[in-house]
Amino acid sequence: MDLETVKSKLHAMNFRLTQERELVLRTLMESGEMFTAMQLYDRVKEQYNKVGLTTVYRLFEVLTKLRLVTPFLIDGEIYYTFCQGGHHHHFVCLDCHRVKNIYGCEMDTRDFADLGKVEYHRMDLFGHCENCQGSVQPC
Amino acid sequence: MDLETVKSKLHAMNFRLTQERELVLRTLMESGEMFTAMQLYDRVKEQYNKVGLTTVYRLFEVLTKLRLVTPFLIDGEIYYTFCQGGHHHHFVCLDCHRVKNIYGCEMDTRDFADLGKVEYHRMDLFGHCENCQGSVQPC
DNA sequence: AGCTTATAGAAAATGTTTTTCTATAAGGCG
DNA sequence: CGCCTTATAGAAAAACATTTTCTATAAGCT
Repeated sequence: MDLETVKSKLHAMNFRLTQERELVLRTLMESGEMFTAMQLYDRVKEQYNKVGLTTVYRLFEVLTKLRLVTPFLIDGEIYYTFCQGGHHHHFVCLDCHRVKNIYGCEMDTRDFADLGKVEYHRMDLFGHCENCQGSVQPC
Repeated sequence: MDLETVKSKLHAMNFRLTQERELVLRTLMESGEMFTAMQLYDRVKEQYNKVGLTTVYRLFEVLTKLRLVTPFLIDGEIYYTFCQGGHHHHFVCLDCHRVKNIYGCEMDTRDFADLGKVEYHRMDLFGHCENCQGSVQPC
């Protein structure tokens, strides 16, 4: 998904794509990584030396509403990764925190109708990506 | 899993099963629900009027180390549910926060070897359980 | 029973997230 | 293009969640 698509989704909900949000969004989308609010703030800061922490928190809030971001809980910390459209699962590298999307979910939630009415599901794999395997220093 | 089994697992790691921990653990295990630290503290308090919040936090910490508890991130809040032994997936009721375990995972992580080395995975279904469907007031 | 040491719990400290407030700029409209 | 309305930025404060500290207690081994 490109920035323009995100922009139109924001506009559709009466949110604005400010210069600050664009910088943060770019950093998030281009990285392929997941970040805590503080980590993304630091990353943007070192690249552009702009944008406040509050702005990052508020962008996560907005993107969560639009389901453009997926949260992960790892070691008690909340990470967010940019969420390409369409249902998919995730492979998360525990070293570099890069996220790969896995498409082609074959699950039929009707198989679980005896448990209740399934609204949604998620599946996440955790491990070490090709780049990080065997390397002393994760990429 | 019963309390005695948990007790022995605690002892094996040189942790003690105090009266306070036993009350909290009982409440957690018997409920089948997931709780935030504060919620479990409140529940134990109203039942027994004992046990401090710090104790609940510390018990979650210990149980997490022993992998006897699984954390969930829902609406920015961290919930914990007691974790029966053995690999399984979850069905979480978004209304009453009861958790049902789903055994019989057929996934072969080798199918994803091209993504990296998979250490573990989890799958969670979210929806409305039989009891909560259609009821005005969730059970 | 006595001894060692993990734990309880209150209080303080820490860290994270949200709110408040004012200036600014996004973007719609004429 | 310039004006107008209103969402947003960001600093500071507040609120909230979690961890640490410290001392008394009790778990559980010998």
